[in-house]
Amino acid sequence: MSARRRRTTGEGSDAVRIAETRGVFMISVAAELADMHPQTLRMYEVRGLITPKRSPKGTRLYSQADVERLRKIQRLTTEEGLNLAGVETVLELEDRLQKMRAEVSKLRAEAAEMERQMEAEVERMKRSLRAEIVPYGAYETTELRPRGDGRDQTVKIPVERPTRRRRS
Amino acid sequence: MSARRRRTTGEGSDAVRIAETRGVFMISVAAELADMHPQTLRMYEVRGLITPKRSPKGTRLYSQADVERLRKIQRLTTEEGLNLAGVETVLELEDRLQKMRAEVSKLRAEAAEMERQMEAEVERMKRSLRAEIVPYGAYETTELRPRGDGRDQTVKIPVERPTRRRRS
DNA sequence: TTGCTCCTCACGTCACGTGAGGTGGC
DNA sequence: TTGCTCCTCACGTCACGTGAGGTGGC
Repeated sequence: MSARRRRTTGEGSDAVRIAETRGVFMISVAAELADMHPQTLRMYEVRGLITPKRSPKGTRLYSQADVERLRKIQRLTTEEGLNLAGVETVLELEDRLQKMRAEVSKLRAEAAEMERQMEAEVERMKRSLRAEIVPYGAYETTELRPRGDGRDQTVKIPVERPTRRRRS
Repeated sequence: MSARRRRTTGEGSDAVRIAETRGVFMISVAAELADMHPQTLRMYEVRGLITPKRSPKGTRLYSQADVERLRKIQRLTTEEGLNLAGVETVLELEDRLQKMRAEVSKLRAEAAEMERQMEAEVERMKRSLRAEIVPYGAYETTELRPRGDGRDQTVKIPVERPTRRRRS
């Protein structure tokens, strides 16, 4: 939860990992990491494409996430030839696409869970029903106590060898 | 189904409606409808942004759908300032977004239908179970015929006043 | 002092739109 | 003949990247 320094182990790297959104790179470093001219980064900020943090003295501080965004912009402009208006639009659309993908995953998971619960419920009722209509004489006493109003009632009956199906 | 001429009534217009994808406009008309220079349309075709049909003589023929695409391109370039690479990317992304939206709708509909069926099934079983455990003496004879192996069996019992709920 | 930061201004390049110019068939 | 179509070539404009130039604080 904390935005402070933290280490992550595994993932094949021993490097100290920095919280994604913490401003850590001065403009020259960020520019080199993104393979851009520092002046270009300043321009992108004016255009509203990127908003690095600032040190108390006013020095720009770029986060890991900022650098990744810059690399994405770099790819869109250099490789795909978009202008900055296009970059803006595309980043926004990709954001929405990402949210839609999450939505689809969520819906699929919910549907699967609902199906599971439905099967469990039906199974539960089947067992309940089966217990009601065991053959005469299978058990010593099967006491059915009727209720006056004749509405829903559940009667528990001791079952010797309950039929078990799959995982419930 | 047919791609041939057809009329549609209603929708507040008496105009003859043309199948969306049929090539009907010469370049000067399409250009005017899209508020573009004819030469620009030729350029877009070279760039692969639009592919009008051709008459046997080689004259470009733009469909209603082509014109709408042109207007969309017009909006993206003039109003939003994208270049053509951006337009290409954005149109492709919007296509995917549209498909995702359809996917989400479909999943939601499926989930609703599943829930409906589940409720119906549970209801059906409840009724079945309720019929089994009617109080003694409610009906003249309730004959339970046991089966030898004691496994699943369904026993149908005449019910005088079946409880009917909603549409099944 | 060196090397960074901040900023503004200016220029080169490239994409894009469009006009010109010449051709051909209803 | 007029007005459209087809095409290619060329030029003006604008966006963008980047270099220069001057400032200030570790």
